[in-house]
Amino acid sequence: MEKKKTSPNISKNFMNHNHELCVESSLKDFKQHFIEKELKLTPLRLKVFQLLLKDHRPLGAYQILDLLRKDGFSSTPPIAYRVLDFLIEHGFVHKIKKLNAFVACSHPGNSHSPTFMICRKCEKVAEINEKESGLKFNKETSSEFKIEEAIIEFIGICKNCIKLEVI
Amino acid sequence: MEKKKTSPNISKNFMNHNHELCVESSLKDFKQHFIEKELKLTPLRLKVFQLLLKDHRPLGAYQILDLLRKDGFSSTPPIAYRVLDFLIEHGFVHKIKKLNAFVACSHPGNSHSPTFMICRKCEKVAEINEKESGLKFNKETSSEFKIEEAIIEFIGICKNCIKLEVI
DNA sequence: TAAGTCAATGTTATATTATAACATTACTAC
DNA sequence: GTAGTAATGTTATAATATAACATTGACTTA
Repeated sequence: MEKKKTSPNISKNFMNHNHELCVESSLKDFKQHFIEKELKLTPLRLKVFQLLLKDHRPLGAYQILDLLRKDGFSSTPPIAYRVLDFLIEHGFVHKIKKLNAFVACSHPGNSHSPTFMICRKCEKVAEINEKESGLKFNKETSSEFKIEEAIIEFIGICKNCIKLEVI
Repeated sequence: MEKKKTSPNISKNFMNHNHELCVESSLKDFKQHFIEKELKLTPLRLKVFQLLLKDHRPLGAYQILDLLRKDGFSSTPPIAYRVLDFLIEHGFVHKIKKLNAFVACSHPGNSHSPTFMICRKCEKVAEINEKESGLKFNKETSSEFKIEEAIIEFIGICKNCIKLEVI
């Protein structure tokens, strides 16, 4: 079977895909980064990341706490927020401001300023990196303000949900 | 005196400027839009907008409530949130997600998807519109996802604060 | 191996941001 | 003047997040 290198698969998260493979690959990456960066991969950190890999839908901190509780973990707010802070700090997770919720990062390891597309219908989220988004701002802006961090979130409707609406 | 039409004055909010004139002009615009759209300009709505015009710094809802209290207005949370919702709905105010805070709109009346620049040093905020920002995302992205709303916030350091740092 | 250290997790309490639900007021239209 | 309605007032509580301190457990090192 030939491996196709098509244009960046921006909307994979919204469409049917082999999600088992998707999770497996993300998890492998995740673990590899812990090794490379000499971070401590604890059961709690792994668990939270796995929860966030479930289905490309962001989870709120208190949703995560509920899920942790079900799995026998301690589940007071600081537990979730601390692990999330850690995972965010090391680029494994992002916070979606629009939703006050958290998603697993799709491009871990790369320092990047992610752009999100958030489907208001299926509530899934896709992350695209700077190259994929094609986002550019003009020189003038740059000379006026030194940008250190960017929050870019597009809310709308995904390819799959558009398709379903038309039917 | 000649009126110069220079390139968009993106960073005015960050620099010294005639702020009295700035406020006066915003306020005039504000009132004009109420007339044109046949909205009811109540003391509370006017007051909240004036508070937000103070100095290009966003205010949190509870800060606004404190200020309202000092001015003899009622000041329980729904008071602020309702007025803010109204002002946002009609394009007079925006919420800065990064700060959970609110700013007066610089381009009222135009339906637009604003981009914000937030200085982490002086905490002032400037709003730039789509044209000024030069933000573009590529065709492919557009075909994959129908964007209805965008949240774009740049955090960094403004021209004025850079200048002060260097000294 | 006992004592010290430190990162991670556990716990209690509370801060911050936001909304639901219902009551009152005050203006408009008839 | 009263019915209808938009705006404001009030009480209570939901949802999100952090501060501060306690405990655990793995690792070090003497």
